[in-house]
Amino acid sequence: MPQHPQILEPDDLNPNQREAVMHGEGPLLIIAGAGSGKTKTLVHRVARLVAEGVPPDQILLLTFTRKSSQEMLRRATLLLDSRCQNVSGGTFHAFASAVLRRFAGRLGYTEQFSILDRSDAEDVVQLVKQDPKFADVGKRFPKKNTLADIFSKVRNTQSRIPEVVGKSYPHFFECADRIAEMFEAYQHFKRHMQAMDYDDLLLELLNLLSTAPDIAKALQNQYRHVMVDEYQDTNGIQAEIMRFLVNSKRNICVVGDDAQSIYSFRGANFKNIMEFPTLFPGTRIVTLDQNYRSTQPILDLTNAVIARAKERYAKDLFTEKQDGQRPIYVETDSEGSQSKFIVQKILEYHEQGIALNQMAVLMRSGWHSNDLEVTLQAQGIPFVKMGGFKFIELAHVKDVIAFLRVIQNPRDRVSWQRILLLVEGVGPKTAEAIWLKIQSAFQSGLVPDASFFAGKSYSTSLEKLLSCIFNRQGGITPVAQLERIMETYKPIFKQRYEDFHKRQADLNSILTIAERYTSLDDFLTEMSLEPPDGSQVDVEAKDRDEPPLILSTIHSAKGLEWKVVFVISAIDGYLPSMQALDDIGQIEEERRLMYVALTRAKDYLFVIKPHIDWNSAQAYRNPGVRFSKLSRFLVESHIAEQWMDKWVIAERRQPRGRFGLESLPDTLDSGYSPDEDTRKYVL
DNA sequence: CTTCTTCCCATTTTT
DNA sequence: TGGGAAGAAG
Repeated sequence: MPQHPQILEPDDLNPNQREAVMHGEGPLLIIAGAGSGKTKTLVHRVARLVAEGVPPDQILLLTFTRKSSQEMLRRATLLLDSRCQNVSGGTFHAFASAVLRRFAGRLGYTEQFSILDRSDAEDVVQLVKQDPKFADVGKRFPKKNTLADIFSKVRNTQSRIPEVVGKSYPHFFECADRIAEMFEAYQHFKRHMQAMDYDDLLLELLNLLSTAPDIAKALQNQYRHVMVDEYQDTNGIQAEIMRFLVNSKRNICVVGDDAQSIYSFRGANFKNIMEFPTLFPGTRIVTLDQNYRSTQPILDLTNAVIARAKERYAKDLFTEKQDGQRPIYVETDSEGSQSKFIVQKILEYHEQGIALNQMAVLMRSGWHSNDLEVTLQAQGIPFVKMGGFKFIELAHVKDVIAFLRVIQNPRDRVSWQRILLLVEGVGPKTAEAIWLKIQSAFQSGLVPDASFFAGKSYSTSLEKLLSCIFNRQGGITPVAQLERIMETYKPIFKQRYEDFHKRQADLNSILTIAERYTSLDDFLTEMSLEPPDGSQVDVEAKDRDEPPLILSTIHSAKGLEWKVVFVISAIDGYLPSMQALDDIGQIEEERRLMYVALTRAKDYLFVIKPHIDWNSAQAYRNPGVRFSKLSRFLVESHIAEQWMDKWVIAERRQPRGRFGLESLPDTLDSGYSPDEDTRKYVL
């Protein structure tokens, strides 16, 4: 089959990449440094397998986000042909849900089980917490999102409540018993409503594979080659799942970089990657350490940062791009000048012909860009914020989805609750009563009878609502259902949200997205797992004549690269001390996070000592580690002196409004001139 | 019981 | 800032 010489004899790969691509059967571990052509290598490997006659649906490619899997298949298609589009793939969670939908019965679930996203899971926790049984827990008890964190961590790290609470939430240690009871109740509640949260998806898949050898066997036969991207971010459960998927030929290929492991809060452990050869004896290990992304001055800095990591697997990145500007460490005197400095630089690079979407501002957590966003708006610079608020999390979108969810799975208590509370005059108690009626009606196979609520003030609207859900005529495609639901929902929607005009567009987007699906299951699964393209909340979607600037959390920036990168290197300060951070290994993770951020830059890199105005951002008074600690890795460790230039930005005048708003310039010229006011130091 | 009001508290990252 | 808990009013 030599009809694809460029694939079978790739000449634009370096020797290590080629080794990885051409590796035959048996386990393969690729340690791929940042920017080392990891994706290219995987793409070539997929294309080679397909070119050599492996049927695409016998290749399973598990990735971290759906975007990256689509990107890989797209590139493989360009390289070879459209057969590559049929490679099975997606995220672990998407894969898990697909398998579970098929075999849910084996675990005692219906195939229409609901998938709970994070906020649904928190709603369940809230319902559990409000059970009279737990009425006695006082205020000094974790809130729903903390509880959800604990529950998630317990399962992801396969430990017990007291351990997790003691380690991560010591201030709640004395209520560990109640938390444990609540955890049990949470598990039951989900089971009863036929729902799985994100963690259940993985755990139930593992459960299925380990208790149903026939299914495991079938999957092993189905997938002759299994590949996993971003392996450093998998947790123990995912590793175990891998073990069940791999057949006797052990064709498993995993790619990762221990230096970029930044998901320990999700139970990920970069040791997974190093234990891989033990798990699969005879593993071939290939290291990719030539960097094709950044200039040497940037790599010198990133190498120096990661060199301080306590545990790592040595691989210094090198590049042929020797020239370039040294990274710049920027100190500003206020959050306002920080924003103005960034905007100024962005405009300068834009003048030089660099497109906005070739530039990115990366930060530790979403709200760190609040001030910057206001400044960008004022300047009319279009931007999108990645990893920010998701479309699916908008209240009105959740409302509509809730209708579909109860149609799909009538036992979905959380969605029922949401819908019933839409009715004027119905509160939590009435909702519960109605829900019980509906359940018992369902058990006897009847439509809930109206006599129960006849004569109540809310009876008319409730009846409309129920008939919308139960009297389903017309098409059964997601779009057809949605159109019917909209008729009932629209009036409620207009009454409920004052700004319904703005929100209207989102409802239309739901319809547009739904058009791509023929089955309700698929549509809902995708919406809860990873909202498809075009469903991200787009800050400045309209009037865009050019691709927007990117704002992103460091976590969401993984795997991406830009010509110009600004890093706002904050760390949130809610832990008592550096020592405490160190004790739980957090410092190491923060270092890797910094490493991920820095290695996104191709040509120009600015590390900004954060000047985030906590008083304007949020009232926070915990005298713990403050936000500038992360940048101190660079400064105090004498790395900055050696590998960076330092700029100190001072504004001529400092008009400081209460929320910083009045200090915004009308144009960049007003009161701020970097040439005059920027004092440049080289340490 | 629901809805409105007031007070108090906590604040990362994401599938 | 925002959410939740608790109290007050309808």
